Amino acid sequence: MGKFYLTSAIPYVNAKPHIGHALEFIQADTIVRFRKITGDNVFYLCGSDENALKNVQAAEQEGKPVQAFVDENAKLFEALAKKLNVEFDVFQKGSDPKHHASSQKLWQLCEKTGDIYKKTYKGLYCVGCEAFYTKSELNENGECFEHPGKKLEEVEEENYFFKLSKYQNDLIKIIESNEYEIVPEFRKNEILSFIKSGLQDFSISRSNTRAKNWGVPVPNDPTQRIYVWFDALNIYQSGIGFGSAEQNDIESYKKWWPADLHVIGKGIIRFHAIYWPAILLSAGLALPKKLFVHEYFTVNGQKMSKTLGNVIDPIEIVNKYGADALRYYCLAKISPFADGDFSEEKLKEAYNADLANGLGNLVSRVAKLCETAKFEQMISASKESVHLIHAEEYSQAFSEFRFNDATSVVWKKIALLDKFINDEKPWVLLKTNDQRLKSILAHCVDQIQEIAALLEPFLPETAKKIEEQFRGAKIVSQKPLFPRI
RNA sequence: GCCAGGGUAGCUCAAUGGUGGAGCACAGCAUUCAUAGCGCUGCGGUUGUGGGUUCGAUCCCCACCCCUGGUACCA
Repeated sequence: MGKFYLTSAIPYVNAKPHIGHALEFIQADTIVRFRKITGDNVFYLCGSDENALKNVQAAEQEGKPVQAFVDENAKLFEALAKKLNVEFDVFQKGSDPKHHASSQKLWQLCEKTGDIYKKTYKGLYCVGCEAFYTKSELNENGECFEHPGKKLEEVEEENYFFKLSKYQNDLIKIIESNEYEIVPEFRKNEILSFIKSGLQDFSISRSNTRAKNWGVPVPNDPTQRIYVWFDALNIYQSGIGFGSAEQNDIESYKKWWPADLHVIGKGIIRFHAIYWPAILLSAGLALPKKLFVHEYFTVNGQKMSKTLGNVIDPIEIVNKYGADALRYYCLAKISPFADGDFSEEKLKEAYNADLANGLGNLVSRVAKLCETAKFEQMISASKESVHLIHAEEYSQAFSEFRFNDATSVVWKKIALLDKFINDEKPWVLLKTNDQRLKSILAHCVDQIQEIAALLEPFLPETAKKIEEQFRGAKIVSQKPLFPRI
């Protein structure tokens, strides 16, 4: 069992988190918990992308200083994670001076290789997207699709460019051979065909004026700021000490890098699958091992958008149904490799059917049976560590990010135990004082404990409650875990 | 336009060249330890449309329609 360094995507903090962010946190966290159970030494990093121009604009709109604004919003993301029982080992902020220094170091390494050069760039620039567009990418009014009504600016300036084209063949080799593995397969193929169509160098700096003096300064050029993606990706490194001269940072970086897994949404795959490994190759640093790309949530079959007004606030959902209810929905009720639909109706359905009637009810009935029978269990040590090893199907599903399949293994066990109880009728044996009662209850308790252990990566709060309820020699019934709604 | 994937029961998804499966929802039966629950049974589909190959296609081929993603700096 080795070290396992996992990251989830660093969100823009120009707005509060929505349910898509919750999905990613939950997926990442369930992997973290699973790896821990298998004995890995796990480190989980998240952070906030604070150097984007979008943040400056959003702060201006609210009339707040940029730093105060990003600090405030970053806290909302941390609060969401906490609410979902997702624990980061580090939350690395992009505005942190330590991160700035680290990103400058990365820049200098690429520069030393000769992969950074100056070039005049002219193009149509959308301030909203903070991106250049070609005419073919714009709508009939010459505006970008994200920000209709917003005129694009003709911008010409001298920027620094990164020699991405140089790494085309290396990238193909690395991705095809799975040295850097992209999951799922169709995303890998998509990226490969994109690379094979020919890579162009991309701009990695902005003028100070355009960047509004926000972001990481380019080393030795006070007129330019580093383009946000170049530094944002480096949060994965700066958060574990890259570029610092302090001894504990040096050790930390050595210990954790490279990342074993980046968890991201499909919208930012190119940066992670192409730019990032190219930058690392240029800098002479180790490559991450794997990239897991999840899809998005739709809401009642529609895309989530501010204009539609159907953005779901995960905090509200958790307040109403509990963290484990949302975790369950995100993990069990959608495919990790396709857009999933969210609606409160569907959440309620899953809650009642699987959590209340399934898991919760089973725990209640076994607890009550034990209580009434005055059953006392033999306490044996280190029971739960044995359980996972026998759950081949479960582990296999986990290692392939098929969280829904992994949960269904557990729910099959639940159904099996329900049927077992129906068949054995312990409540009848209770009245006749039958000798078999004890062994039947022992089996039930053992199964409940196993279910709780398997549930830990998905529903940590619930797993803990069950584990505590069934830990002692005597078992008593308690309040329902998931009251029906 | 081009490339990739998909269109199967009300919903979410399996499956196979040979009389279409599961879970949820819904209904009935049985039961009472449990959160009106668990279990059992049932309801439910000319497998996107039109052709073709075949003794036989949902699965193979062709055309068309629809959906999703990609097509360079965008969660």
